[in-house]
Amino acid sequence: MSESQEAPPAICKQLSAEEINAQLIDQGKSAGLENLFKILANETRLRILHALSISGEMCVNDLSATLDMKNQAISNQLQKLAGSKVVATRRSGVNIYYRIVDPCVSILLERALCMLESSNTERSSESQQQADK
Amino acid sequence: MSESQEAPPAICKQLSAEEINAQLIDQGKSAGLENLFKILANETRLRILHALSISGEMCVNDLSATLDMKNQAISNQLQKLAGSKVVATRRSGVNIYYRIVDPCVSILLERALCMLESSNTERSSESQQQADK
DNA sequence: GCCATAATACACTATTACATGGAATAATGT
DNA sequence: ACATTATTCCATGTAATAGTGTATTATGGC
Repeated sequence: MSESQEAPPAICKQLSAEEINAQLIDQGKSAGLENLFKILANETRLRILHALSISGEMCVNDLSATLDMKNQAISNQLQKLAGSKVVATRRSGVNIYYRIVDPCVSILLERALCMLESSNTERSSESQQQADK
Repeated sequence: MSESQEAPPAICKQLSAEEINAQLIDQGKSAGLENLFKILANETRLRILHALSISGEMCVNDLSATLDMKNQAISNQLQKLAGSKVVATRRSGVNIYYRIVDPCVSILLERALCMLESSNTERSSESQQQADK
């Protein structure tokens, strides 16, 4: 490791292992985060959530027609979403209407979409701006 | 389960299928979102990103020691993160230092963590507050 | 050039996830 | 009660994923 004159990035903080370890995300939180993102990491569920956020509530049949998929496929994902308390249900006769429970989900989706757009508009100038902190 | 007097949720918007279809997320965006969330939906990658956001930059060896995992496992996930342009590299001698490129990633992580915390503090009073929009 | 270390590439395995088809359950109308 | 429709349950095949072990590449010290 010689040292050399490569310009070190301005972002380098050089913390000790102990300092880093002390701040490390704990198992519970990282597992929770993984679970949350897993729920969102599926095109079918994303489209379901997006449709629900637009229409307010929809039943399985509506969704399968709208997204052009089988009823079972939609139901599968709705079960998963309901299991994670992302959506809730209301029964009306033979129909079961699903709706988004936590508005934060919609917000997170919008923010992620926004991030995607900006990364497309990606300027290659690598100005190393601090995030914030 | 007699039909009837269940109070319908106030969130019902009742849009027609055409109206919904017109606003539906397009394939490209939903696929992009899925990809972004897939990247985040892994405990190892989350811990890597968190460690990087704390320390600024780390090499594979640092990370494998900090997270107590094999070098290959860390490298695997770093390749995936680099492939998605989430992290970038800098070589210094034999070491290759990784850093987070887009500060929005850290922000998204924080926001998701915040959401998790609030859903733990979950008040069961189901006040249906509109997200926004 | 030779060796040690850091990082990666490759092949392999175990696990998970998703859509599908068919059957079962629930609610409604006749 | 029976048929019909909406939804869910279950078993299956397929694909993707993550970690491991081994081999390979790259850099620097000797």
